[in-house]
Amino acid sequence: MRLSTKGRYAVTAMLDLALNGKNGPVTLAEISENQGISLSYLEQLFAALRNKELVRGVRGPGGGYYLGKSADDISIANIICAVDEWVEFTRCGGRQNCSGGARCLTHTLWDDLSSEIFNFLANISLGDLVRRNLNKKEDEESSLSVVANADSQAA
Amino acid sequence: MRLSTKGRYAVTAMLDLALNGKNGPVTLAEISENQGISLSYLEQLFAALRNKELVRGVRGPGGGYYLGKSADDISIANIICAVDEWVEFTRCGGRQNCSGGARCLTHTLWDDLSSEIFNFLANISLGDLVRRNLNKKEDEESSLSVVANADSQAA
DNA sequence: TATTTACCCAGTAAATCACTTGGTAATTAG
DNA sequence: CTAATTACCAAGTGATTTACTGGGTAAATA
Repeated sequence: MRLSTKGRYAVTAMLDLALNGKNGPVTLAEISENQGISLSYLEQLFAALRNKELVRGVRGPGGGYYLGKSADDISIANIICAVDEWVEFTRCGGRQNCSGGARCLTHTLWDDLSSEIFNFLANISLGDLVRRNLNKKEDEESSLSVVANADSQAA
Repeated sequence: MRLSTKGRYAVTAMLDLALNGKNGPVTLAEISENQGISLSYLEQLFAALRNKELVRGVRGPGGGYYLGKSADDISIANIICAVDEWVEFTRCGGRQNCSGGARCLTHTLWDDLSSEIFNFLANISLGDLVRRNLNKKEDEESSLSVVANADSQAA
């Protein structure tokens, strides 16, 4: 698993798309404006996302991008793997020169940990994040006029 | 959170240290040999780990590295943060130009997800991984002479 | 004293990041 | 039909990171 800033850009952009794409497609120009990501870099990211059919583009005026499938069917792991190209870390592949002996022990341990992290991210969907955001909004609305705690998030 | 190959090298090396350091220090040369990581690169990584007091070096013949504290007190997040330098992703910091409006929504969403991933890795210790490995060894010993399933992990 | 280790620093080819520039193709509005 | 708007595509680029080589010095042991 690889989780770099590139993957973060992709996740952030997809979140933007999920939140703003309820009624009609969202242009890359909008996402670029919203998230402060350069248009061409977004194009690169969305080319990868399109290849994995996580988004669907519509050309012409009024065009833009839709999610390729339901937000509940797109996991964070899906997004990151689309743009970040899963790299196999251990060169031994499990059964090469270092298999059997104590040599490869940490390799398999890392592989276990790695797939655990992957499963963790695979179990969080875009839909989850959107719903989480809606809940937060409800919380804020039900406890309005409480603006003083803007500083209490530094911890 | 940033999870690159560099962090993986560090985690793998620390795992090696935790497994082989039961009786006496482990030299970087051994870890280099075991894990196929160049000696000088290990030195760089261990300089960072030493700064965070995750390892303790002993010079001279018979020297090497000890864990800086109990394996149970070293989390995977500790290790990765030591070598990979936590980078704040959202430039807005939560209350800059894009605060309030819908603009920063995905930023805070990402921050939530990010800290969730961090907590996940913070709750896995080196000790956990070592014990996981011991359990696996016991399993293998209790079900010996079953070697045929070496291919069944391709999926 | 010689060896072994950690420790330190400068440099480097290759890759990656995030971006710019300059297009072409499809679709819609006028 | 024309012009505008969007996705789509490709080449290049400075800055940074990666993983490494090579050159040391400092401390500890045999």
